[in-house]
Amino acid sequence: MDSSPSRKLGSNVSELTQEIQTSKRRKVVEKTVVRVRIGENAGKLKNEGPPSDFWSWRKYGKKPIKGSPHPRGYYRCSTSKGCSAKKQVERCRTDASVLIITYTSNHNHPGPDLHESNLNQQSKDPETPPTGHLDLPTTPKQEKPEEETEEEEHDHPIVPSCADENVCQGNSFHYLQSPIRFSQDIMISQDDPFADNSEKRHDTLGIVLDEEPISCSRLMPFSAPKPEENNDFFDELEELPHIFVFH
DNA sequence: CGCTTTTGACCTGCGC
DNA sequence: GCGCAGGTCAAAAGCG
Repeated sequence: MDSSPSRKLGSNVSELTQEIQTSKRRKVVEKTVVRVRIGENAGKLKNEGPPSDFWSWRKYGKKPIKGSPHPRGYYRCSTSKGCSAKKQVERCRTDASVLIITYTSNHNHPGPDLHESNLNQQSKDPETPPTGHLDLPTTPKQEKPEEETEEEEHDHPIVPSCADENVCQGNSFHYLQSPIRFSQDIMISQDDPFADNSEKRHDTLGIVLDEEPISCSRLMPFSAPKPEENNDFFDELEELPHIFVFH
């Protein structure tokens, strides 16, 4: 039920994060890889938070990956019954503080209503930075302590990519897979995180993470469409109401 | 009671 | 064709 790759790659926006990944062991699959740095919390936190996005994910499998000390968790979207959206969560084998979330397939349903939650979040978290507009209300389910201690995401919401938004447009509605709070540790990779040169890549990312407070525009691929800029990102946000159909 | 997580088994794809 | 490894299924157990 996944949409065909060709359908998904219709827009330039997706190029940054949407990748047609030729897996060594699997057919060509489209994946959105997101790296999330969980920093020193890695391996310590037990209740840091849900997987990030506002969708509800249900774990349906776990597998040790050859060459990696950390198992990979398989999640399926439970927000909607027929949703085929999936994601794989694992730790970077070279740096346990980095989570690699790979999104596959797409949500075939609109996202949950964030309106109220957002309002609450904002009122509750005055410290939330301007870019925090996308604060994601974690669903009760997500609030559930994910104490995998090893492979779960912990505290940072993930920003997959607007690539899927395109997909959605290709379908019948708009949505953002995870319009979340932007944390300074979010990274979106367009490359195979497990490429042979993963270490090099990580080094590069590390530089960004360590030396830059990472701005949203930097992290969000969809902030790029228009060179004009800074407002772009917010422009995108302004579209959220349409995407989520606030009541 | 309903939903999620856990975990072993099974299935499938790819490389040799 | 075989073996390996990733991905998925499904039953059991746990939790709110």
